[in-house]
Amino acid sequence: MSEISTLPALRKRVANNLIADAKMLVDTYPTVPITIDCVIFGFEENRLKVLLIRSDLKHFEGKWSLLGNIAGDTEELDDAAQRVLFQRTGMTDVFLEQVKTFGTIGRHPGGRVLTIAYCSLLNIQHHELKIHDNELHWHNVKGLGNMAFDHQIIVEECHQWLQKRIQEQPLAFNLLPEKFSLRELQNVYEAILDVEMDRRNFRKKFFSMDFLTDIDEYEENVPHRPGKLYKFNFEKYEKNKRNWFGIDF
Amino acid sequence: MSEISTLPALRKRVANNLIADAKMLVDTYPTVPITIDCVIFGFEENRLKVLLIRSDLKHFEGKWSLLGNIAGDTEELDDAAQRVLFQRTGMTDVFLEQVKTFGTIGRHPGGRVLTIAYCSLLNIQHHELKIHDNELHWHNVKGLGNMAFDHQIIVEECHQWLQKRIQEQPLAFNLLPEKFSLRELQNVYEAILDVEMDRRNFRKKFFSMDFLTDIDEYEENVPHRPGKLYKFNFEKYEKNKRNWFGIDF
DNA sequence: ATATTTTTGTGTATTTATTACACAATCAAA
DNA sequence: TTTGATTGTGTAATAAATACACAAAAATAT
Repeated sequence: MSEISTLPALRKRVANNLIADAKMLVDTYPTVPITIDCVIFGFEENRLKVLLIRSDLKHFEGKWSLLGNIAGDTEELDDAAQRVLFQRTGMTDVFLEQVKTFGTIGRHPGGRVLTIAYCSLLNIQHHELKIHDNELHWHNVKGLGNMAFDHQIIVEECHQWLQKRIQEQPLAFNLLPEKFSLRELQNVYEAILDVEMDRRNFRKKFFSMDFLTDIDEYEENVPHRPGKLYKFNFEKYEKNKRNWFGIDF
Repeated sequence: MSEISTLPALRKRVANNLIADAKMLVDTYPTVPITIDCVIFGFEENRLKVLLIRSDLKHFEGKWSLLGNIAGDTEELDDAAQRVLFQRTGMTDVFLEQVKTFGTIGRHPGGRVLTIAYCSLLNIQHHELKIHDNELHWHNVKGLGNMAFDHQIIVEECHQWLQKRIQEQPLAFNLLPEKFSLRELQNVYEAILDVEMDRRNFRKKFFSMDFLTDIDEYEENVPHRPGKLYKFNFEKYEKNKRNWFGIDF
């Protein structure tokens, strides 16, 4: 507390009471190790999935862990996230968004470590895993439990973040193949939001939004009447997207 | 990159290929100074305001800065935010929320420094500033420009965060006195969202939400017909709040 | 006192969005 | 050819959003 505001360098000021040497000031700052954890969501078999590896640490032996690694001290955070994801999976060109920083004392058995959670959604079919170290693979988000570190909390918060995001932005399409049926789209929403929806109203809603392109193809190899396939028309979405606005709570 | 994945401690594993000594591992991690920046929004004279101080650094002489300070390396992040706010303003019991971590290389003239932005909204009348160091005072959010560090970007992102939040949660009431008129409430929304709204529809909306208590008092000292005053009924809100749900983009 | 100014408070008609709900058509598999 | 599973479609009822105008209350100026 008061120690923090009375560090020597903070008192060493020039005549007009300003600190002249910013480097010297920063040298007096305590420092903390920073890691990145990637929370990569996917969708398969009508379930929301997340990519996990086995923890490297004896302390968490057998427990599952997010795709994490240290952030370089001369590396942009967003770049670090891309690198960590690449190191763990071999994937490139994945859109990652920062969600939150977790820093609870005691979250890491090796001492104080902050971790910055980055989140992404991707199509499991479109991104083959090129690395399989640490038993990297997809897990159902439902029913995870007892993960390494505070990773269970991180996954939960990222899932909540995703639930909000998917209602405000057309992210669901990232989880689907290029061509998808409306049932598949609905399954994404139902899986992520953990609700059931009326099929007719769901269709009405999306058709009225008017950015699905009917490509006049049908599902194949389904044991029932095949559904029509659609593509997400990004241009049409961009053109017509409305600045959402509505007080609602 | 590869240096990061080949640090000695990462290779020093026990027989089953797990890392036994977590502390030793973490000791090999690069570390970074962490600061907290508090973005405190208020509302006065129908304008959205933010609390700023003059930067301490010669490098930013004359520029305005957020309420920031270092985060202790053995301190919870949320506690650090409370402490920084207290050190800068004397305020306690303020609800702060983490918004985002900013870490661009070069954002601090003293070297790599990460900062975690925390945000709060408060009623300017209810929190007298007990400290006035560094010319602490309220500034209009509109028309800030050319602040110290990357603080202009941080304020902008927090403002966007606020614009979303205020439409989903009853945060506007934090900015108002306990008793307020509907016009004041509308002013909060108009100022934060930077839009104009129809008075009749705005009232209808809030009355239908049904958590404003009519306290049968009226504005005083206004040069026109005084408006009725209301209180926000927190209990009623909690009881009736609906889990907002609606795909909309 | 009276008129003027400013702002409050209210209602209705129109449009748009949400919800609830049922049945015929298609394909695969038996 | 029958069965099972799933697709595709429409309408009526309700709820929410929008657009819009005028009288009443208080303060101020004359």
